Amino acid sequence: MEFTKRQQEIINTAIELIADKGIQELTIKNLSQKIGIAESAIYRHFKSKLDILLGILSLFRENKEHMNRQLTEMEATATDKLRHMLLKRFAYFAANRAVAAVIFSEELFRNDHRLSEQVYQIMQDNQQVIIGIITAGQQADEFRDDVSAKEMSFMITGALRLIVTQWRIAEYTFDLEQEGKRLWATIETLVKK
Amino acid sequence: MEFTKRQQEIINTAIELIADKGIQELTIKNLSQKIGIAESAIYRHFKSKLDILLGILSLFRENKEHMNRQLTEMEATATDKLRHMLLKRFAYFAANRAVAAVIFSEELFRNDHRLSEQVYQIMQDNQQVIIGIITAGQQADEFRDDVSAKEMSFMITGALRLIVTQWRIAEYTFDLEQEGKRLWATIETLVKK
DNA sequence: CTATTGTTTGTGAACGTTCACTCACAATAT
DNA sequence: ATATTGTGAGTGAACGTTCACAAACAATAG
Repeated sequence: MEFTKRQQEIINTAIELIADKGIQELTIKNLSQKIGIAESAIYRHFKSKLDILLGILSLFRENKEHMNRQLTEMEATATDKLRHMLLKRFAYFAANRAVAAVIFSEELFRNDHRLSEQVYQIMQDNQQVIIGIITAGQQADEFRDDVSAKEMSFMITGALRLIVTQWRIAEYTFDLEQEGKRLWATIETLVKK
Repeated sequence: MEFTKRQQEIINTAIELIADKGIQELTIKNLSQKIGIAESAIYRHFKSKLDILLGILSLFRENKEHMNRQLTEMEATATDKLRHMLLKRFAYFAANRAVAAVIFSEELFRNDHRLSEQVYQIMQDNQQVIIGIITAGQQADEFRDDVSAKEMSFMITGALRLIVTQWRIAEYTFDLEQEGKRLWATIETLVKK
């Protein structure tokens, strides 16, 4: 296990704090209070606040790699893979609001080069997976091939991010998964041959 | 004039500071040093730091309303309007990196209800304009009408935002306007009848 | 033209508060 | 008995903001 129980608790609490009120709410004081230990106890588990942020990103990364592995191992048409990926991610964010509030906030991780580098890598990895699916779909004659796979991936990922962001700003007042289905319907119509 | 010379200088310097190193670089001390006046002098022009942030948003809003007014008054096909809007915005961000770094960072404005309300309004206004153009294009038989205008607007705006964000994270190492043209080519191919 | 008054814009020192982090020490678990 | 985990008090630095005060300039009065 990469993180101890306590470390996981700290990371999850940190995500919740950020999700609730933004990055400036993530202080060692708030963190320790929410967990119910003293401030100094935090430093038994992480040597600095930066390491907690790195922990958050490492959790995101693990999660995303798991999703992607599942996806690439899947035996399915490109259309099914793309739909599966999209709807799965909407479902995940719907069930994990705190993560949804943090994961697209690049601003949170600009303090440090290590942080922004991680964010960039996660984004790039993700784009590659989607481009791969679209290209495969084009070669299998499922998707139209008169459009750039890269630009399509910008549109799909961009729409996903924008919808989740608006959902958060609107304080979760619409059904995210349903909106995800609507988005998929449009994508499918646009992209299929 | 809504803002005095000095106020505009403060707002622009604030945008530059945020663009450079993120929100935590925007302190009254850094701001005053960069301008070359004492910290306390800032308070001759804004009664609080929050008002400076509100000033930034008000500048964004003004700018966007100007663009939108220009667009709605334009005599052109929906296709031309959509292309014009998209390329214009890419050009604007290419020429105003500091603004590009700030404008999509909703996280910056989560401190205060007035701030996040403003951000939400700007996003909504923008979406309405794009939905309007697409709907008009569908009615004019320029665009395919078997897709939702709203979902299309998510994809277009989402792609724009994602590309600009990646451009910033990649430290401006690719040609943003060229990428904008590539995006437009894909959008046009997908959406035209 | 000069003296008086007011306004704007600036300054440096200080304010109370919060921040991340440290340390000597105590409790707990193995 | 030793290692792990927790504590409370304390650190210096940074934060936004306020304050008394001064220089510069304009407006007005004699």
